[in-house]
Amino acid sequence: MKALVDADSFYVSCERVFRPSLMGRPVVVLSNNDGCLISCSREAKALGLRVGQPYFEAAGLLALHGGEALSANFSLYTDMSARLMRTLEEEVQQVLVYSIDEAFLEVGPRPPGGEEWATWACALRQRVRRDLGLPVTVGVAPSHGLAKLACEEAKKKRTEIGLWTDSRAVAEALEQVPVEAIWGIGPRLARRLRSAGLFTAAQLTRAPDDQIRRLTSVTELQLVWELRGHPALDPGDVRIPRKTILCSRTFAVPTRQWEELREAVATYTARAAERLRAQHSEASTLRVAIRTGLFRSDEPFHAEAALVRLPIPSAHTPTLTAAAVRALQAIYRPGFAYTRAEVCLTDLSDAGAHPADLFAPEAESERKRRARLMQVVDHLNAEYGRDTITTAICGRGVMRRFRQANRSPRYTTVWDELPIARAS
DNA sequence: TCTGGGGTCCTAGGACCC
DNA sequence: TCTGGGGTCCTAGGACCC
Repeated sequence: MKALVDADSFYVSCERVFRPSLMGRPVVVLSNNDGCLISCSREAKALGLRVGQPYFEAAGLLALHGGEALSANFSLYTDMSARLMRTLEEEVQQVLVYSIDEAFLEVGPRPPGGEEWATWACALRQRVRRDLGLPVTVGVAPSHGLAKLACEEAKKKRTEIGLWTDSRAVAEALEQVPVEAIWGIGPRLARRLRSAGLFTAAQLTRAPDDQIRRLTSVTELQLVWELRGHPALDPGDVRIPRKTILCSRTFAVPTRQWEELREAVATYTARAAERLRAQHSEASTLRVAIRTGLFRSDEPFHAEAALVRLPIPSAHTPTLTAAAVRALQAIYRPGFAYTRAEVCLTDLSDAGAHPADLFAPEAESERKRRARLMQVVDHLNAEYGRDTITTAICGRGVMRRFRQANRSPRYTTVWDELPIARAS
């Protein structure tokens, strides 16, 4: 059996842990630059607000109903997520972290401890609530896809626990699930399936494999097997290194300046390289993309990307930065108001997997020297805070600032911002 | 008149998720 | 005026090879 533990309105719930006065009110968390809604409390959803919606559309309604909009505080959310996952790992042997707010638990055919599934799931919820103050929903089923559906049904019905452990009950439940509600079926695929006469998850499980394959790809066919109760998406138990590492930002203020754009690209390259080294990889290809705003009809539009191949895979920030700046030079056009830049590292391989350059014997010691340098830089930045050491080309951080009108303290990761409890 | 039949690799773009 | 930032996988089509 698989259990999915999914936090309810995760970012909003993290904020509520430290500010209980946010309970019971419409609360939303905003993306960087306070642009879009990225998390909505149940009360906010009841007002019709949706994740992805631009904030300026939602602000009025929210204020009218005594709600609150908070700027994103990712230091807090990633730390709370790590705590949640550690708690789950204490409960079961195998935990697959699927995203910042959900994880699959491998739980065997019977509930641990010889209890009923309901008892076990309830105790798990209570432990997370007690230890972390976070509300979670638990879905249990024979496959990941079904556990996800069970969890979503439970959220919709507010039962907090969804048990799809009995095959007859599962078959019945699937009759009520429209195809677009299935995990992995988006609006496009749903339309295609409906026009072929497939409207519910149950119909999908009864359709022949070759019909599904004709209509969609192998991914969706595997999904249908999952719905039939045969685990097909088995993602394994190891943490798989990423295949691409991307860092992109929308600027707080659009820029036309080469120097500012270069500063942004260098900064994102450094950030991506840091993550590259954290997973012990090197990159062979680097892509830089820039574009102007998507929603301005009074400004000319320009969007372009350039790919650079490195002669030798690297995780050395100065090397990657030089390549990124070269790429930027090829696509930058003066006069456009750029709002966003992106740096993407691909063709990743294990660090040191490539043999040293036979024709340059000094290269090996140089490679080691650079690796040590990066180690020291990463260590200092981890110890004393991000950007303690940067390359000079990253500037003094004009391009690092966000518009954040209402960010909460980083309660769990910065000494100066710890919450203080007073005995009354 | 009549012009093969396999492969591989790479990239862009589509679709999806949180 | 005001619209995140990450990821994954798959497919089609082009370039190239013999």
